[in-house]
Amino acid sequence: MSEQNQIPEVFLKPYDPSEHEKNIYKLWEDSGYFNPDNLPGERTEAFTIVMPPPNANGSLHAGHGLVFTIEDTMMRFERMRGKKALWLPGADHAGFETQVVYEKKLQKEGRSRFQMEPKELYDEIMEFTMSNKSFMENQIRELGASCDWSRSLFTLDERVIKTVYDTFKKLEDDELLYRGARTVNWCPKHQTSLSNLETVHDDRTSKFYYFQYGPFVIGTARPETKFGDKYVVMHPDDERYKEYEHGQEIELEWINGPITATIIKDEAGDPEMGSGVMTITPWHSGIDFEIAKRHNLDYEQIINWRGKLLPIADEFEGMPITEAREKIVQKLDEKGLLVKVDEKYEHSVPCCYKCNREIEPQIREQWFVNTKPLAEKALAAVENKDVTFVTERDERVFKHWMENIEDWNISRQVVWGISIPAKVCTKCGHGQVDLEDTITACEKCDGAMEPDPDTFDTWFSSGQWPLCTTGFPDSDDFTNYYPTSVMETGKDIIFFWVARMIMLGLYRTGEVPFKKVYLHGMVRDKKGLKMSKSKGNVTAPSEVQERFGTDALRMGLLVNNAPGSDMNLDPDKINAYKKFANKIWNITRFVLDNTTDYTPGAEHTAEDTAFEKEHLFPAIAEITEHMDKDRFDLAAEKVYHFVWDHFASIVIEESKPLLAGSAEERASRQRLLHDYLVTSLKLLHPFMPFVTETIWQELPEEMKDQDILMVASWPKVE
RNA sequence: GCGCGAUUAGCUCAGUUGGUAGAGCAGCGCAUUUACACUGCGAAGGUCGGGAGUUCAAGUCUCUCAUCGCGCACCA
Repeated sequence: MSEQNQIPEVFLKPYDPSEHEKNIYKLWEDSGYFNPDNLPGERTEAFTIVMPPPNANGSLHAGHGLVFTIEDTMMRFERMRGKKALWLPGADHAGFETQVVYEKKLQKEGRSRFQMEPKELYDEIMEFTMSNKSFMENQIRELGASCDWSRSLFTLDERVIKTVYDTFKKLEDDELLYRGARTVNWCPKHQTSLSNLETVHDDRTSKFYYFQYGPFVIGTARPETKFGDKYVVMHPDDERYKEYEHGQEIELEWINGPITATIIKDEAGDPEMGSGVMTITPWHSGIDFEIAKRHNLDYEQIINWRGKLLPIADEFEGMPITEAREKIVQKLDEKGLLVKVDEKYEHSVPCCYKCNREIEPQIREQWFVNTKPLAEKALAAVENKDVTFVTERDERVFKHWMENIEDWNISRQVVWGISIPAKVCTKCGHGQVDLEDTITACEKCDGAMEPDPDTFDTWFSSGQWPLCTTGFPDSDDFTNYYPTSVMETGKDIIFFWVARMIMLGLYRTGEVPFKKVYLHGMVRDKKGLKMSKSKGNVTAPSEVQERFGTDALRMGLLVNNAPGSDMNLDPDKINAYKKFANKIWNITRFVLDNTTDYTPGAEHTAEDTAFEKEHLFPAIAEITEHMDKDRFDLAAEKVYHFVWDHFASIVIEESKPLLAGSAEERASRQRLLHDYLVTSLKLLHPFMPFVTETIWQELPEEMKDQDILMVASWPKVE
């Protein structure tokens, strides 16, 4: 018989998360167990997650809460199962995103980036980012994230830049990179080009104008671009225009006087569309540019980088496009060239995803990655199941995009980012990668080579993140942990990030960067609306944690949230899990209170042996199975019901008379209660790490297989 | 235009290979020195969007219609 113990005093009042969470995190961090090198026992199999590095430009939102909760749950589960569990944290400088945030800040202070030296701007943003970074890292700690801070990486660290530069050079060597004048998505506000993914399409109803253009009628929604239109295009088989020959010149009256136009016969002309005749503006339309290239036509810029008309527009020079549009139409009308106006032309307009201003297609010399060869390998890897998606839906979406991929513009006219290590000819525009800074003369003409002032698209470097965090090409971590186990991130960045990581990971190493992709949906408010600052329905994780505790938030984010589907965050639901944390607390109080005289290793009665076999073991098996299938929502729900409806409502209630029974019955029940408590804490730990660890620290030594629950062994079915 | 989803209790959603519906919250009725009121017990609530088909059997598989949402790419 052990001596009579008092139960720890802490259990005499309700569980108060704020009293324990900080200390518990410190206990974990100080233990060194976040680093797999320090984990107890023999561990051979690795389990690795590369954390999606949060943008170091603000505080954490509910979506972050979900990311860190799901990933931490995976990590804790696999760590308890005896794997070499490594979670690699980081922070993202988030190029354009952060610059936009910082520009807003400048604006509030009455400043502008266009009045600053690039270096000055860069340094200021660096300072801003660094202070956000440490603030954010603390928030990640508060969520309980068991990541290895000793391996933390920032996306502007030297190691990252080295990898990115090497990839850039390798792409050039393999002829997968080119610098070319192409149509780019230009944001006149932010003064940078954007990838297709960085534009949003806005459905609009606009006016559509028909003009007399010599013998033809042409239609356009954008009269302000028409100054340079001196080619008129129609389908070669269009019977209506068979009298006109390709290359034939015609004289006609146009906006600012008579011009000579040239007939171009091209398959791009759609006979079904309007009159079947169009004029083209190669500088400000991707399609027109393609036509112009095919026929080697001239092209000229009409609208400047700020969205204003150039001298070619004569009297309209300097006008912003919206103003110019009306005036040009008026002038053409006065000249009798306006045929008709369709007031209800429905189309969608590409806009900047940050400021929603209309994108102005422009021709600009940029670096492009020839993506098709990379995409083919990525598709093959998915086909071979080298990388799998948790939901089939994601796999279909991924394939569809990959099969229709276009070349990737990786140049950005943004200060905050990794500068492009290349030289550009001031005379002919030829570009060449120059890692050593040795190129001075152009190999095509003999013009001078100047450094490219642009920076990389953030996603170009982010796409290499699994390589950088594991220390590619020659570190132990790379050998031990690449390919990583799971990439868990939001489904909104499947193309931006996941696709690029797979392509670039395969490209550099020949192996996929991760074996499995788990994509979660968006976190919405309780009514299912997207959270946004302007709607005022944003729920910050920290507020919820303060009210209900971190464990309750985590459960609220996990339960009822199937992989890939959006979820609504409802405070009432989180409150239910706050109550649950207290339930576990009181279960512990009951068990400890009734086992102060317990002798470890007491014999089970036949009834209790059978009872565990019938109830405890199947629960363990079921929960483990859900975890294996990445159904954390089902696992969390099951463990909730197991603890509340079975352990508390049945086991404890039935134990009351048995504890008052014979010595054998009492001892057997005490052992059963210990088994149940220890098992429940372990099963709950991946989901609710704080309350379970807090309790664990108060348990008598003989109940534990490890001092710290985080590294205790996952329950097995005996 | 191309593609992908969704439609189940008042609300938010689960429902694994087909076997006559589940959870949380809300709501209703009871209980009150109980390990725990951050509680317990009880009851109520659904022809699983409409229609057709396959099957002994369909929320689940097939087709079709309707409504909603999302993604991608676009013109003149």
